[in-house]
Amino acid sequence: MPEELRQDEYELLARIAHRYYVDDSTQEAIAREFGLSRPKVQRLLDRARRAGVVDIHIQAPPWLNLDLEDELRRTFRLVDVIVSPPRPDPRSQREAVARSAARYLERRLADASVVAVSHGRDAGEIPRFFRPERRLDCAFVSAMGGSPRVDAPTNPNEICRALAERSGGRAVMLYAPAYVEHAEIRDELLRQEAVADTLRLAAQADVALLGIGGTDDDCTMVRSGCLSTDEMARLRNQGAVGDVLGNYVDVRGRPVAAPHQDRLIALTVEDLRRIGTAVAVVSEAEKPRAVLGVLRSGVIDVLVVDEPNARAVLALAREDGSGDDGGPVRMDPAGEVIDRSVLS
Amino acid sequence: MPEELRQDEYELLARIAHRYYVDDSTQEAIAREFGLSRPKVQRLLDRARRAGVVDIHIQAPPWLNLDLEDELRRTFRLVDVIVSPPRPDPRSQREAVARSAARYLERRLADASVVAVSHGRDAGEIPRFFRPERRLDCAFVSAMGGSPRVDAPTNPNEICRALAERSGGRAVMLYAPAYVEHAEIRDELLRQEAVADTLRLAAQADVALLGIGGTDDDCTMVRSGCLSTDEMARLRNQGAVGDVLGNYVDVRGRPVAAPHQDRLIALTVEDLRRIGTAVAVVSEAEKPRAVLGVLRSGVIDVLVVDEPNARAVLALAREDGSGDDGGPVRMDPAGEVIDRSVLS
DNA sequence: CCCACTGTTGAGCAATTGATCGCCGCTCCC
DNA sequence: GGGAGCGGCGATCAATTGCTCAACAGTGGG
Repeated sequence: MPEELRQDEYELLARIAHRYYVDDSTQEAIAREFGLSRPKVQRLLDRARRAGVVDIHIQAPPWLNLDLEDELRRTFRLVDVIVSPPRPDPRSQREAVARSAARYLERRLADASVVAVSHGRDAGEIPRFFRPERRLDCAFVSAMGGSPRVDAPTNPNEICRALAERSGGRAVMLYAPAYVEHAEIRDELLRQEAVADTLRLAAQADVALLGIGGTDDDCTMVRSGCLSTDEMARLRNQGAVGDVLGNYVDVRGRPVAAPHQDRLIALTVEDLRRIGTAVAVVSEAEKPRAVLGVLRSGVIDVLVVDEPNARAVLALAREDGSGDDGGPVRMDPAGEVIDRSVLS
Repeated sequence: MPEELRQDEYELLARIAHRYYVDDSTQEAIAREFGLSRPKVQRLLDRARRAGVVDIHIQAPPWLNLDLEDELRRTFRLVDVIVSPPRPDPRSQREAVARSAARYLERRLADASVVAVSHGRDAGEIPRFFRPERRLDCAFVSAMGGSPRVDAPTNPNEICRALAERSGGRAVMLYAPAYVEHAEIRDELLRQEAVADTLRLAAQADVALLGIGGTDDDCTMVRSGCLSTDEMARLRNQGAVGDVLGNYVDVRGRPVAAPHQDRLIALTVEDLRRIGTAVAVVSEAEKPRAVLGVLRSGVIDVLVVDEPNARAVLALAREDGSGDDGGPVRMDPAGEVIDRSVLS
């Protein structure tokens, strides 16, 4: 309780709060009854809430982590966070997260939505659980090229196809590899109309469905052959902790220049920032630092994550300075540059 | 809980309620976020409250009886009820009630208020505790004549004087006895300008401060000599249980014709009904039936009462039929005749 | 197969609420 | 004593909320 109350104050607050919250009187009526002005009643009600005289408790299902979600949302200035309950093994954990993400998409998508889709094992699980109540006239667009060296259902094109199939929407494929040998080849590819059209559409998406990659030698970027283990080690030395669509960041959220950047065929960070709702889906247990870095980079709007990771990320964030204050300047959700020094 | 919820419904309600009550999102924002229309969010929030997902608890001081007040207010359709905590002995009980009533008056009275004041031991205690924060330019007007046979501080004139003294207001006395020998004398008195003026002003009061009398042989009406013990016994036989300003009612709230009615110098029930806020102050332990009858008669708007009486009145009311359904027709607080059959 | 009926939906509007602002009275320091 | 600063006050207005209503979908009965 932020302030102490005298006995008669306490009594008045309780009386007014009771009238308002239990009896559903209007502030106006209470004001008349108690001989106060309406704004004064408002202030008293405010005070009653702040002083804990009014105690609003949400009887939440025990498997929900609303407070954890709240803390993440506030710490990283996210629009939405969904924390799914813990599971004993990684496989069912991934499924639980994917189910939550699917539910979120079902709620979030409307006709004419355009969804940019990245690769990743977590994202790859989502279609299995995606079951909109009605047909959705959406477009699912690959935001990245494919790789034959990882499981097919992990490739953006496949994820798009599956999501489109289940919702009655349309899949827009990116017929290009995730990476090529030389920058020249990439530039050539980007000039191809089929490739350019798809990436242009992806860049205009309302929603982006993203995985967060780690920096271990088993991560998707390495397994897909995009980066060698040597290159990955070098990235780690440079401080990289994780990536979104191949864009690596350090633990403070600052971009880390990567050797493969100009060989990659995917949306850029700038493209992502312009997308209204960037949804990151994460379930793997070794990733809290990756998640922390990416969240701090400010590209993510919505996070779907398992409970252990959620707790780990917050613990890390508390350890080394609050939430997202990585750089001196970042983008706010609306996309303007804001000076951190003026923020709360 | 009036209805059962499926698991996912429960989850949605909890999520939305949390967003609304804990995060202070607007319904609009929640609707956008969850892909619902705003009215739908409103209905879901409603449901969350009704289903007990949202639990608003007022941390009331333990000495307040807000729920008891509520029940009285609802049962007897009162505008306001103040229940003061129980005391071991009648004397301090009366003081506690008087203190509550004084607090109420302090809140309720404004400059230019006109207060009609009745007699009674309970009302007589009020001035001692009446201490408005600032000078009040009110008029306190006797609503009844006086009697030398009861303690001076129990007479309306004295109560008025004391209240006026303590608030800086003005006392308007009724220079007449509470009762006379014959109706003719009363009528003659009522024609006297001094008497008529005072009663006319009292009839125009905003607030009436009333005691509730019982029907035992020790009640104020008998002690003041207005009624003989024989007459009182006859009244009891007729079913009378209590009075306000000498107007007796039975336990169902119906008026009981009394022998002294036309010898009495006081406001009539009709006058009382026209007064916006009729406040009854009761503390004596033997009076629950009197209070019940008077409340059911519908003249009272505000009740100030001790906790034991409050409980006793409610218990009695529950025993012999609900609250105030005494007669087929009664006045509502606004003063119009309303058909009880159309009420809730 | 059609139609009445019931329950649900969101548009639109009126009431309620939250927030800003200038004002007033108080205190405290000069 | 006088003035600056502060906190609380209520008028006022914009935002939010509650509510009504017409339209609609689903359902069961004719």
